[in-house]
Amino acid sequence: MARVSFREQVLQVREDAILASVNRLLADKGFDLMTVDEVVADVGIAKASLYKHFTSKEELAAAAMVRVLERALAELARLREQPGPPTGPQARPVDQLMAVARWTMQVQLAGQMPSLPAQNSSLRAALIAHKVYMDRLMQLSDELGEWIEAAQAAGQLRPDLPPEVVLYTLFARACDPVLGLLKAGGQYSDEEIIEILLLSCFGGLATPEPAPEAKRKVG
Amino acid sequence: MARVSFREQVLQVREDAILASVNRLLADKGFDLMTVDEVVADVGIAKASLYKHFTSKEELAAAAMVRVLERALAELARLREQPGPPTGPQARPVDQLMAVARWTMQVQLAGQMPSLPAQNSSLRAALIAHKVYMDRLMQLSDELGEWIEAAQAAGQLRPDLPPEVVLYTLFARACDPVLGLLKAGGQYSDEEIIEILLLSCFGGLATPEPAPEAKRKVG
DNA sequence: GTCTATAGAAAGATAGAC
DNA sequence: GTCTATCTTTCTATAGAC
Repeated sequence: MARVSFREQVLQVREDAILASVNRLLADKGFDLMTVDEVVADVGIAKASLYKHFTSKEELAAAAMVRVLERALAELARLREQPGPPTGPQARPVDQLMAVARWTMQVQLAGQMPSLPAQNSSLRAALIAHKVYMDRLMQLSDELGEWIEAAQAAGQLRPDLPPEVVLYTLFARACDPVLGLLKAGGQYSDEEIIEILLLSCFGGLATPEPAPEAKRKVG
Repeated sequence: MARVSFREQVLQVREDAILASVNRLLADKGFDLMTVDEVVADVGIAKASLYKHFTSKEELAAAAMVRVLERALAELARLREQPGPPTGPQARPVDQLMAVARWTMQVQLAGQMPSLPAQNSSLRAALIAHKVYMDRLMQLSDELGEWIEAAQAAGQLRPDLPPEVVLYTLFARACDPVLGLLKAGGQYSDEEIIEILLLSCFGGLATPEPAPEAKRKVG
């Protein structure tokens, strides 16, 4: 059993190396432009060997996405245990959501956020049929959904935005092209980019409206 | 001269038909997944004929993008001439920006916003080298930039957001995947989707902070 | 300029030896 | 399981007749 476990461990390490390359290539070029030949050249193995581990290019991308989703779930767990900054006011639910957005942007700026085509493609069908991927995606959505509802119940998110919209927006900001444009501009540090985009995402582009009581609340 | 003009007109019509198909296919599948065979099948011409009009697939996409950019420029001109709604308060610069965002979202929901890969691709280099495309893009950026600066000077946009960021964000919202997700959900009408996303984009996800003097900054 | 037919290249996937 | 070598398909682009 020890020998088998060792062998499995070696395989696991190799698969991790493969997925690391896939992850980086997906972040750099996207699924359609990433070729299996590039992957195997990057890992340093033969193409046939890769196909012993993953049965198709779609499966490869799905595995990379699962890895990212699991990292995101781990980050959520981390944020739950360490809720607030040591100094400053107590962490609110909306701060947790901002921390998640901050993390996704950091991952993207580090070139480690695989970007899948939002459009119709062979990949979409493969992902929807991929049980593990869908499971992790649902779990992440559920956990974020709870935070969103908590934040909304606490009056920290706009009550007129459906929770759905907040969730989708958080996912979308994880692969927002604005990050890449600002980074290409070279005018801001990664930290500045993240703080600017957090402000524009949660605070909005426009100047906040006058105080709520001047707005004559409808509810 | 009349005959030549007529012939040219026929060609123009055909090229317009081609670009309309390209536009729709780009919106539906994106550049990488769109094939020239699909385009010619959709238009009803032979592939070789298409290559008499456009020298490459990249040129085809660039022409479609130019068409969209020119429509956007026309929309800006229209908004300039007809600045405000007949009823209600006077139109402000930020209202113009919101009207532009609304227009781009309408185009996207109508399936007429070609989406190009933000990533590295053969298309990027072709577009950067495409003089007409770059010209229209610069013109649109300049015109929007003026509105952004006017809105910021009037205190209607967050002063701590660089104008650059506002511009990029407007471009990015034109191909925001959130629109497609909400439309796929089927729970909201196109108009509702647009108003919700305008609110989240300009107003932000979070509840507006209390008036600045009541904020008692922590720092 | 439009067509049919095809060249040429790239990429996903596999056969078979070791 | 890993390799080399190859198959098969798909797609961009073009040749050549009309």
